[in-house]
Amino acid sequence: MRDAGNARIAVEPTVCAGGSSSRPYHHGNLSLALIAAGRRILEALGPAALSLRAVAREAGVSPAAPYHHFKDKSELLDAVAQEGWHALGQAINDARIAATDPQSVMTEIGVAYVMFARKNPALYRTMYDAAGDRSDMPDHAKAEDSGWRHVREALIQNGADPNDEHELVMSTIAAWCSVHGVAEMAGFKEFEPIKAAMGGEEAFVRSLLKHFGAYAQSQGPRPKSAPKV
Amino acid sequence: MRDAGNARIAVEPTVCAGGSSSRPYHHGNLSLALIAAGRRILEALGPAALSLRAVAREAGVSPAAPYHHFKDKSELLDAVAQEGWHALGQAINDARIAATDPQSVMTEIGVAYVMFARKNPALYRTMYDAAGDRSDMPDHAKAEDSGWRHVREALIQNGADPNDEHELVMSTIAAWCSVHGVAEMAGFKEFEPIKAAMGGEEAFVRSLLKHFGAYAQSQGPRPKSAPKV
DNA sequence: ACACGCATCTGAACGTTGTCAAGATAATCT
DNA sequence: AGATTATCTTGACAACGTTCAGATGCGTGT
Repeated sequence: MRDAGNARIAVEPTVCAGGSSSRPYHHGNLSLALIAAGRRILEALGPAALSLRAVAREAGVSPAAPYHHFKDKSELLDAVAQEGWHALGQAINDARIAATDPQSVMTEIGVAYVMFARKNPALYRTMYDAAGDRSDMPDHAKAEDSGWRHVREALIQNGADPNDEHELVMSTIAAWCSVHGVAEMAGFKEFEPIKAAMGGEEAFVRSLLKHFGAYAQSQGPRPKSAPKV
Repeated sequence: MRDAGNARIAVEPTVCAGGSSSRPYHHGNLSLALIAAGRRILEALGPAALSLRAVAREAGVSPAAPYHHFKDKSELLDAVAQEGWHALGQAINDARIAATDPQSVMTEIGVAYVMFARKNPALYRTMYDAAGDRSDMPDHAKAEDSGWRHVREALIQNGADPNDEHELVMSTIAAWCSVHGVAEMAGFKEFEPIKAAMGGEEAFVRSLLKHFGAYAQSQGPRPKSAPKV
C-alpha cells in the first residue's frame, strides 16, 4: 500500500466542538475525536486512506487506543457513517422546509439528497459501504428526522393514498432508489459535457429526477410538461 | 485482518476454458487464470477476501507473479470487473431477445439487470467500485453489446423521439440510475418481509420498476405527449 | 488523605497485505 | 547452438488490523 495514508492532514486536529462536559477522561473524548478525525481523513484523502492507524495518528493517539472505544475498524466506520446519515437527514429536512410550495417538496428533497452525496462523495460511499456490509439499512436512515419519513409524507401530501400502505412503501423505496442511483452516477466523467451544457450539476440532477416516476407522479399530473431544461 | 482470505477455496483451480492456443508460456495463461481465480474468490468468499495474494494463491503462483500481467491490484480488479460488465451485457441481451412484445422490453431489461446484480452481489460491487475509483464509466458498460445501447433502442421503439437526443440521453441515464438503485437496495434485510409477501425477490423488483418514470413511460398507457424537458 | 480499582492509553508483537528488486527458469529468435 | 526476452520465484520492506501485557491517571470508598 504505497498510495496514501501516512501523511498528516493539514487540518488542525480539532477535537470536535463538544467540549469536556459529558465524559472527561484521559484524552478528552476520544470516541468523538476519532469520528471527527475519520471524517477529516475521508474528506481530505478519500476512502482509501481511511485506515484505523491513520485515524489514530490524526487524533494523536496510539494505534491501539481506538480499540477501547470501538470493537472493530468497521465499528468505527459505522460511527462515521452514522454521523453522515444524520447530516444527510438534516440536509433533507432543510430542503423540505425551504420548499415554497408542496408540489416541489419531493424534487427539493431529491436534489438535496443527491447534492449532499456529490459534495461528500467519500462520506457517502462510506455510508453505503457500512450499510451494505451488514446488508442492513442504517438506523438513522429511517429515524424520525430522516428522509424516509419525509419522502413518505411528501408522497401523501401530493396525492398518494395514505391507506394503501403497500403502494406507499413501494413508492418510497422507488424514490430512494432513484436518488441513490443518481447520486452514484452523477459523478461519472462522461456526463460532464451534459452537465456543462445544462448549466451545472444541480440543473442536471434536477432534470434527471424529472425522469423518474416517483417524482413525476408527485408533482402534478404526469403529462404536465415542465419548462425547465 | 483475521476474517478471511487465507483459506483455499473448495472449487478446483480450473484454468479457465480457453486453453493454450494463443499465448503459451510458463503457467498456461496466467492473466486469464488470475481473472478466473479472482471471480471464484469473489463468489465464494466475498469482496473482503479478494486480495492480490489470495488470487495468486488460488491460481497457484507466487504473490509477485501477477505483476507481470497487471500493473496493480486495481488493474486486476478492473479486469475482473470488465468480465462482469460483459456478463451483465449478455444477461441484458438475453432478456431483450426473450421479451415477447416490444412493450415489455424495458421492464425485462431492468429485471435482468437487477437480478444479475442480486445473484452476483460481490461481482457487482466490484464492478462499480472499479468504475467509481477512476470516476469513469467502464468501457464495456457502453459497448455495442451492452445495456446502454439496448435501453436506448427500447426507449425509441416505445415512442421516444429519436431526434430529441437530449431527452433520449436523459431517459437512458435515468433508467440506468433506477436499476442501479434497485440493485443495491433490493438486498437490504428490511425488505425481506415485503419480498416474501409479494412472492419472491423478482416480483418485488418487477413491481418496484413499475414505479419509475423511465419504465412507466415506456410501457402501458404512456402519455403520448412525452414531457419535454 | 490514601489506597484501591478501573477506565484509558502505550509499546511491542504477530500475521497479513501490496509492492518491488534480484535471481532463476523456460520459451523464442537468430 | 547461443542470446534474448518473457515469465515466475524468492526475499525483503512498509503499512495494515489486531492483540496483549504493562503503564498511567481518574474516581471513589473509607
